[in-house]
Amino acid sequence: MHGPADQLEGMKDGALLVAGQAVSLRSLVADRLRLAIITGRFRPGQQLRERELCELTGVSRPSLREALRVLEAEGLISTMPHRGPVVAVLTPEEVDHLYALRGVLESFAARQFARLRRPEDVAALKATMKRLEDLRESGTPLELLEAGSAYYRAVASGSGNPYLAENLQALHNRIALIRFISLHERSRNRMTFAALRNMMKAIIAGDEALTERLWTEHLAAVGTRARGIVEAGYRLPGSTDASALPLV
Amino acid sequence: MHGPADQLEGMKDGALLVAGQAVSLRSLVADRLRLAIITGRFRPGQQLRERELCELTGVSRPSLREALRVLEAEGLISTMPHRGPVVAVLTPEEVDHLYALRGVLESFAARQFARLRRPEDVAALKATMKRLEDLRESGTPLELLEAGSAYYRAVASGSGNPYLAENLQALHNRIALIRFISLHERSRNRMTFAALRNMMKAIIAGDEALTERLWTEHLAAVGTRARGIVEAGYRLPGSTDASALPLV
DNA sequence: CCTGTAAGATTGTCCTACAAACTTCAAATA
DNA sequence: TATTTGAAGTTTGTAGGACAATCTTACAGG
Repeated sequence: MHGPADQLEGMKDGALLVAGQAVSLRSLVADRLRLAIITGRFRPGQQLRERELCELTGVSRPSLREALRVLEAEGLISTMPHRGPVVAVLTPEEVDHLYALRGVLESFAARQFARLRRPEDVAALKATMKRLEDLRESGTPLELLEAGSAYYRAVASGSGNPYLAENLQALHNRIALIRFISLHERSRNRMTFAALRNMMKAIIAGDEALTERLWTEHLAAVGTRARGIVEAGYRLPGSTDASALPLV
Repeated sequence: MHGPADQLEGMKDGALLVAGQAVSLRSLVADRLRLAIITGRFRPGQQLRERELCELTGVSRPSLREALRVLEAEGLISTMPHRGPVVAVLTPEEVDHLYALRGVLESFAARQFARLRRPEDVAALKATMKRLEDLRESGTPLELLEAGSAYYRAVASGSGNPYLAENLQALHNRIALIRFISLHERSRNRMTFAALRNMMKAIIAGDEALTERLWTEHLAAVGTRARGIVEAGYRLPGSTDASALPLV
């Protein structure tokens, strides 16, 4: 598939950079820990001991601590002096604020997308929607989470504003676990699917006003759900057991 | 001013916390370096060598590196593997994107402020405006920068959304140097003063639509100016010398 | 003048160490 | 018995040294 000809093909403009960034160990560690938090492997409120994290990740304490500072800056963990890192816990009010912020940023991104409508972005968005449709019946919550994130990433990317996309990515990381829990309620997912499809259509149609309206409605809906999940202590709606969350 | 009686006064509810967070060294270092970047003591594009920073700050390399990771997450420095930290350089396009993002966030904050109008927030905003008026004639650019930042902080705070305020603070840090340079053009400051006053009045009047309009206009103006400054290589408009920026 | 190599410098990572602060648990006291 | 005290152990915050990998610079050679 990727012969020398293809490689030459990719050499049009000055794109000769050799992979650019050989990843540093600390960034790998940050990625791993971030994923563990996002997917609920580390629960909100859980104490994280540096020693254990070193053993889990196989890196030294200095490298680990640098990774922790990154996660701290991203708001995924909070650190009290001499008490170590704790996985961030959101109050219902904080969820409201995060979703209000998400609403502003994401609806703006969608509007910009509807204005620009660059073909490659449109195609990418359609691809994420197709992936969602494919998972509709038999997708696991984790697969749905990832597919949904890809959809929102495509929207953010379509805005053409990298800082906006970056900001939204960080915001989504902070609420990923809530979304993950929410996705276990399969009955409600159908409504969300319809909303995502309509929002995509509005973008592709270039209808900024409709995009704005649909997005605001959608976020109001998922925001309410999110608050409920946090109010219930990050538990699945039906479950009474505090530790019933399937760890990934 | 602060006798034992005052101290007892502060002991009403459970407020006996002893300063809450004894600041860690790394956060102090991060604060110092952040200030150095914001005020142009470290210029955009400048290479920062860890050894030098250790000597400048008087801390060990691990602590310094943890601080660097924070600044990296904030976008104030960028790090290429084995090449060390570099003070972030913005291209004109990046400035456009940052100001677009600022426009969305800040006008939303101002609108929320106009909706809530909590008395203490209104008072705080008025105070920052008064400070600006006082500095109008004889304030140094650095004083004006700080006073202006306080104004914008007051607006962000008045939104009632801490995450929004946090986000805006980080964004302002990334453009602080540009604003600082811009403030050396005293002739244009008068226009900005009038705009800030009108925006404040719109907020206090609770006029969300007017607030939105004024804010968008203001940001379009300062955004254009910001782009020009970056296009000129972070130089003062009149100056031909690349290093003419007064370091703080 | 260009090329290739070697020396020096800087970063990335790890290890060890130790003081400061927190947590736990048992002993002492009311 | 319940509460307080205190001492041990644990964990974090910070420092210093060490070494490999990589980058930069200077120099020798064509």
